[in-house]
Amino acid sequence: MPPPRRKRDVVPSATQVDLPIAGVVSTRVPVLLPYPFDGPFDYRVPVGMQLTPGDLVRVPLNRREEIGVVWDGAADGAVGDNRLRPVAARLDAPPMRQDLRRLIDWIASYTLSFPGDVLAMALRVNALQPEPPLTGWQIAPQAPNGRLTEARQKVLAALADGNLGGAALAAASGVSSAVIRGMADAGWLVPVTIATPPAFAPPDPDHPGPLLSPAQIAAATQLCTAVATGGFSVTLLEGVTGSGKTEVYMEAIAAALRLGRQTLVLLPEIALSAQFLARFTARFGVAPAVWHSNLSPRLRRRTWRAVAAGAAMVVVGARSALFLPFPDLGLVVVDEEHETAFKQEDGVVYHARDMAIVRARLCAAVAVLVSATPSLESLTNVEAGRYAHAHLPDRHGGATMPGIALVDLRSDMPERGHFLAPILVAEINATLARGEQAMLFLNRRGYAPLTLCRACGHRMQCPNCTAWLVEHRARKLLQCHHCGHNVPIPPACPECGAGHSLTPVGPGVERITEEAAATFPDARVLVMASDTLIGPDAAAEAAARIEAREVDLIIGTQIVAKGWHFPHLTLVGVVDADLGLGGGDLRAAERTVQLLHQVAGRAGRADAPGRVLLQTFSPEHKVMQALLSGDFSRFMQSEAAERRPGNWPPFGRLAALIVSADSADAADRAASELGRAAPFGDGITVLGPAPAPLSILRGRHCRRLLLKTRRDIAVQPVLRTWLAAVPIRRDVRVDVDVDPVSFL
DNA sequence: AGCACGCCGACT
DNA sequence: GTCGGCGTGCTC
Repeated sequence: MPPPRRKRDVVPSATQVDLPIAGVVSTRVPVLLPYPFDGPFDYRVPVGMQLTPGDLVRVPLNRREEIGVVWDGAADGAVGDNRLRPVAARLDAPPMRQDLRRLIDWIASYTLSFPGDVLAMALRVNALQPEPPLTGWQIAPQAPNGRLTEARQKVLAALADGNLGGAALAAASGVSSAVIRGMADAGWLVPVTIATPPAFAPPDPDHPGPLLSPAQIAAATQLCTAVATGGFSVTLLEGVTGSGKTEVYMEAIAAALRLGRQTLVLLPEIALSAQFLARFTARFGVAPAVWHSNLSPRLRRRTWRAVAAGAAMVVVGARSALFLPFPDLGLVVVDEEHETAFKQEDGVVYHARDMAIVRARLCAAVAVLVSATPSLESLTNVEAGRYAHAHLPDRHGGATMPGIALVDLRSDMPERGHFLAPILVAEINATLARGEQAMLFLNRRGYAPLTLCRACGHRMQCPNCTAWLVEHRARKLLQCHHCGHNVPIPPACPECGAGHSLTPVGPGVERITEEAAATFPDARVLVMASDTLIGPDAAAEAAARIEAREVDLIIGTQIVAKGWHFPHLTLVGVVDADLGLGGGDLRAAERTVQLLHQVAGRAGRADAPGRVLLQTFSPEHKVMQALLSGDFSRFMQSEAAERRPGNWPPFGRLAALIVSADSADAADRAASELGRAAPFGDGITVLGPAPAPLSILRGRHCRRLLLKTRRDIAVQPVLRTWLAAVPIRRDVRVDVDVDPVSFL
């Protein structure tokens, strides 16, 4: 994380709103609106209205009314009194607190986004108007004429104990909403207003939780002391998979609860929340509040309000939870802190882990970063003394880390047209014979990543992107994984017309599943991929089936790596351990180690020891050697040694300019103009312009420039000067990505 | 982002 | 002759 720099760099000074000067009738206030304007707009405060920064207001904008927030600083006076329009109303909603306002300004400034675009993320909640009453159904006092079908009887039975809302009633009685609507129309049911459900129950810090090992207690004590001491601090909680990190930071949450302060737990994706919820409930007796983008509008509103009122003490959420209106945030936990999913890539481009630390600093809260394989960024911050370090050396409950072995695909070749080496096949057979579970990991969806014509060599390519089309055999189509473009699998080569000449090249999980079905005919196989598990519950359901031993062989992509607890899984086979290493990405090696370590960690968590086989063409590669030895700190030291001399992150700063246009020519022209105006000086380097790895993406031609600076030089002022000096035509877009993690 | 204004093609 | 395409510009 780029350390929070002196806030003078970026945060506008917070001065009082202009006070009415004697003789001046109107007062103006700056109001930030959730739109991409350069800054807040000035409005006139009507006589008798009291406004302070943070107040939510309705203001006229053009010919409509919008909701905005009274902002800090003096009104800028850029617009004359004659053009000033009055604030329409102050909303009856909790005002936005100063720390959140400063976070918004900080993120806007850091990422070179419009503050209004950042504000939009905090206001994208329909919670600003009072909650409309919840309506439900109750049995009509007089039964009407008409048939009482079985479905209708079930509805009446569900309502016998009281009234219920529409969706809850449908769920409780197991009928569709059409039945309920029909009963209402026929006069069986009458609408009623239901009392608002009770607020979020407070978690009990003294609820008896699981017993902790001495190492866990030591780490927990360290975190609790930080929470009890108060003030901003960051601690990296590091421990191998299965070492019980979650239980440790639960104690920090307990400490915050005892102080009456709120906690935010950030997870890289919602799919992980199911098992977090179970463990949280085991520790505190109740579930925490949950926040993600798929919440129903009503729950969203209730949760937002409960957070603002201080009634929801603990919130677990995805990136967007960073913008919730906590009145007293005491602790921020970022679990799986190394995950790149924390980086938001569209709209405002920000890294939720880094911004969580900024928010913690602004709230004088404690931040805890949690990982089995911390990012080099966080490790470097520990080394430099900016972060404290808590370490859990062993797996909890005596379980040992799985034994890892490499399968050299150059010597131990799979059969022709197959992808599993004989050794791996034998190990899977032995595992299944013992009645244990095995897993095959391949981080690639579909059947085959490339379709090639054997007659003419033609490769099936996406018309909108510089990418091959991936075959999805079950759905009988070829699909681009970048833009979603898809076509039915053609019967003949579209180039030369040869029939039956198109051949799949390379494996995806679908193809591995086919091979597994042929190789292990008696195994019950389950595929876990983002396109086979739709919705947040599907993954948890699959995990439950695995835990219940309804499955022998799990085949999956990235999704299987995520913190699942599979007690009967003892063998993991990585089909292509080299997969993430191509492409010249700064962090390719680091990411591959993190991902494969996490996958390996799925094996052997209970009493049975686990075993992991990595299929690779380069067993001597430092990534394979690191996984083999389990010595990550040495691996990370070698990563550091590679990045330090060139001032590569985290030893220097990086920002990408992504130039895109409908025509290659326009993109090239703008990119080379930016290149000619590139900043220079001691500690400043510009690389490029170069075509982006996906030089055509979604039909747009992309070029990249990379600004690299020494760590003591902030990239933002350099970028601002640079961009201001180059006029950009309207048909060209220039996007800024500060601290890029993706190099596409 | 909305939402207008504005200037060129196919329809009652 | 109008309806309407979305290019361009503005919003305190």
